[in-house]
Amino acid sequence: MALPKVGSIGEYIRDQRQQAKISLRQLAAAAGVSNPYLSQIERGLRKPSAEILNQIAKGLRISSQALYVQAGLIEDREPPSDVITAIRADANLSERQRQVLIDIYESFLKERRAEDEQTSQNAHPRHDSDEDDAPLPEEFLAALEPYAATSRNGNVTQETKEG
Amino acid sequence: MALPKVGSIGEYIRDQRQQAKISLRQLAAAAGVSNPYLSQIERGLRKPSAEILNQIAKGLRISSQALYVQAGLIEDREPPSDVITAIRADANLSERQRQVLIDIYESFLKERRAEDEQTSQNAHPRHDSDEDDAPLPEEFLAALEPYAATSRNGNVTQETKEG
DNA sequence: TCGCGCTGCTTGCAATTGCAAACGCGGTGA
DNA sequence: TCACCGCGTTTGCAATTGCAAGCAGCGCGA
Repeated sequence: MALPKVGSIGEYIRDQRQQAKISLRQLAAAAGVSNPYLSQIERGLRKPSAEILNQIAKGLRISSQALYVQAGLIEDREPPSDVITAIRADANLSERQRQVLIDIYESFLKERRAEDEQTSQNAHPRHDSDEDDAPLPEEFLAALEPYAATSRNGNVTQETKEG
Repeated sequence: MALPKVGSIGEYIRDQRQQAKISLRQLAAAAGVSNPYLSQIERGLRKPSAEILNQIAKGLRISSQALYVQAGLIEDREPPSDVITAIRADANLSERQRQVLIDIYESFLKERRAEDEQTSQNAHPRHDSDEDDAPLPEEFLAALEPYAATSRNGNVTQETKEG
C-alpha cells in the first residue's frame, strides 16, 4: 500500500514545530528521537511508529490524538458513546471491570431499544443474529458473583493476573 | 521503558477477540495483517506499529482510541474519570439504568482499591468486608435478571484463558 | 483409519525503522 | 581569513517489523 498520508503528517509536524519556533534538533531532543529521523519524518520519507508519534506529540505539547488523526490512524468519527470512551479511559478500572461495565451499558441500551419496540410482545423473540449483539458473556456474571450474594455457586475466580 | 505495557495491549486484543468469538485468523484477515504476526502481537512478542494497531481496531470493531490508550500511546493529559458524568449525561439510559451503572462503577472502584491494598498481603479473602456499605443495591440484581438468565444452564466457568 | 478443515504457533527472510556519524550550508566573532 | 556554532540533510548499519510458508494439535465426517 502506498503511504498517502505520511506526507501530511510530516507536514503537520513541521508546521507545528515551526509555529512553536523550535529547531528540528530541539524537537528531536524533546521528543527523544534522533534528529535525522525526525527530519525524514517531516519530509515524508519515513512512516513513524505510534510510539515515535506519541513522543513527538509530547515534544510538541500537542494532543496525541490530533497527531493520530492527522496520520490517518484514528478515524475522525465521533466516539460511539461518551460513556464507553470514559470507561475505556478510566485507569482505575481493571480490564475485566471495564469490559463488564461496557457490556452492561450496551445491554442497557439494547434493553432500552427493545422496550421501545416491544409494545405488544412480551416473550423474548430470540434475536435473529447474535453476530453483533454480545449477550453479556460469562465474564459478566463471573465478575458480578461477589456482589450477587444470591448466586448459586460461590465460584469467584477472582484472579488478578495483572502485572 | 518506553512501552511498559506491550504485553497488556496484546492481552487486550486477545480479550476483545475472544469476546467477539472470532478466531485469530479471522481477525487477522479482517484487520489485514498476517495471522502469525497477530499471534505474536497478542502474546506480547511484537510491538505493532500504529498502522497495524489501527487496522486491528477496525477488525475488532472497537475504537482505535481505546486501543491506543491500552497501548499507552495516548496518555491524554486529561484522564478524567468522568465515567459518572458521561453516564449521567447519556440520554439513552433510563434513570434506573443510570443509577445501576453508577453503582456498579463505584463498587468496581472500591474493589480495585481493596485489591491494591491486598496484593502484598497474604491471600486474604476479602469477602467479609462487605459490611461497611453494600456495594450494589437490589436494583442492581433486579436490573440484571433478564441477562442473568443466560447462565442458568450451568455452563459458564469456561475461562479458557491462555494455557 | 484416513482425510479435511480449523485452531494457534514457529521459522526463516525481505523490508523497514530508527540511530550514530558525518556532510554541506549559512551566520558570527576574532 | 579562519575557527566555531547552529541549522537541516545524507549516509551506512543494527535492530525490528511484518509476512509467506510450514508445523503440530484438535474435531468431524467418510
